[in-house]
Amino acid sequence: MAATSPGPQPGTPDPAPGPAPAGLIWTRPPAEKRERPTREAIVAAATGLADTHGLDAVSVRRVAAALQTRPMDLYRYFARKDELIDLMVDEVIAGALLDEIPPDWRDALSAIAHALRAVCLAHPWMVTAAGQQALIGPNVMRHAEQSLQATAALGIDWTKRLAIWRAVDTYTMGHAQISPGRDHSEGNPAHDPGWRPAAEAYLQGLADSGNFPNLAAFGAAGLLHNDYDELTFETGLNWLLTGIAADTSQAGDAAILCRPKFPGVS
Amino acid sequence: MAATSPGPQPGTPDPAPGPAPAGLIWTRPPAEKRERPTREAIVAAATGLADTHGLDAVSVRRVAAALQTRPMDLYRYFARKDELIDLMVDEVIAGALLDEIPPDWRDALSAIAHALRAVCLAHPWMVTAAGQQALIGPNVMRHAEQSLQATAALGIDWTKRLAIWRAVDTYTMGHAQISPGRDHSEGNPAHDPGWRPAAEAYLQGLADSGNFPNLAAFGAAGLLHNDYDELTFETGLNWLLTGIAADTSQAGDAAILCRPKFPGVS
DNA sequence: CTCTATTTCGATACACCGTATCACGGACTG
DNA sequence: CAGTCCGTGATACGGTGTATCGAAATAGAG
Repeated sequence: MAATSPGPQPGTPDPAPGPAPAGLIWTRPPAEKRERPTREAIVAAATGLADTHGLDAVSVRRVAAALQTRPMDLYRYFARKDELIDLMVDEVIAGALLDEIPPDWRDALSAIAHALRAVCLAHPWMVTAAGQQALIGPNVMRHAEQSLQATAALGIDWTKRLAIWRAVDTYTMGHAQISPGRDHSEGNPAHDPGWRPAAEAYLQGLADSGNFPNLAAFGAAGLLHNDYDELTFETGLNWLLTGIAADTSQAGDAAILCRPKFPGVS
Repeated sequence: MAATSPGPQPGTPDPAPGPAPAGLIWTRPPAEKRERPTREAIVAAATGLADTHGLDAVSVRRVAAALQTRPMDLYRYFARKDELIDLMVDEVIAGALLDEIPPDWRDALSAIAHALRAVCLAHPWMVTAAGQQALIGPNVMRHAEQSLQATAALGIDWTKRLAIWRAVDTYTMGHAQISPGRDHSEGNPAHDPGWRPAAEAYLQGLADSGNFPNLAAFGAAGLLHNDYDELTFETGLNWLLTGIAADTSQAGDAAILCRPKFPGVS
């Protein structure tokens, strides 16, 4: 994905400012001491690049160009590019933090999940980037803290509270990332616009083959419409929360719904 | 991630066989018509590379070298590298197909989820790769078909059956990918072995700061132990299935557990 | 203040990436 | 048999992350 991927100024070879700053020496301010970019500015520039042109467009050279600096200057703020990505993820996940946590655990988890989903949809590169390194940045941990806080009053053991946090988070992020109808062009300029019709025809062909009766009955091509995305997310989240409720409420009224089949589940 | 990332033979510059096949002409078989690699062989070689050295190690040049071919030869089988990745994902997901689907829907979904999880753990690059393009390969569709088949006898509407498939799939893949304790070194040779202690100390520092009471109470550093992974996966999956059960069984006995709050959920 | 030691800085270099391009050679067609 | 097409092999191009290295600047010691 290195070469063909976007690239703001495709023609210029290595757009580093270089030793010729343009303009006569006389008209230029004397020292012009280049002020260093802040870490926030770097992360913001990289995030903007990723949002508009996709994660592949985030290259050290391009971020530097966006900040009018030279590539190697950025390495004062991180040792490897991966660390930049880590900073981006942590920064962006701050947008999923709640100002205050609803008292009811179910309201709280739902609000957290929706906030996280909004971030994932606004920054489609986020989940991909998050899967590449361990998610332990401060904002990520604040987010985890809020998820744990949501179940603090429930009087259940740590394993369950941990599992609740993990379940809501991973379901939400997984759902945002893995979606048949999702637009994968995301800033990729070379994305074939005729892809969708071709994919629909292909799926229709599968359906017509007779080997996919359920898919065919539903209408295979319909998978590509992302109208279902919001609906299935809400539905699935509600199932998850309902299952949690059944497990955390006093046994008895919900006993028939609990069918432990695997070790470690009460 | 281009340069420093692994690379089997780091020293050799562009290891393409080149026009000098080694050995005297007299001792070489005359034409030596190079037989073309099959598509399966290419996908297998690329998958092997990804499994052992990470997804970044899958480069056209390296796959070609593994097959004793030249890079451009591979473009007879795909137009862009992305398509190779698509083939890899579809191939690998075939390993999550069930030989036969258990009659009970819950058993079936559980078996599907576990099979999918096994694949995700065996090929850690899979979820990342899957999130990059639309998942509509034939084996992916077979997998979807099985998930839909699992709920065929339930007598529920299409929206719910679709949502069930999506929920189980996305939860499973999300959980496999997003995991604090997961080893992210995955073939990355330059991975700092001292990372884990450093991360533990860092998390301990956060806990000691007093801003993370829940994390601190649990023992923040414990997050990095992946002992919880298997347990939280099972627990969460069971919650999800329990929630589905509550929604698909006749209302009445489970009514108190259902608290519809969002549109589209019965 | 001067001289040295050490850090900082600017720039280039290196190995590798995906893939466009293009000359050539052989096969097929009129 | 001439001409045209097309598969093929090799190179070229613009890009990537980051190591390296000479020069400049800064700090510290006498």
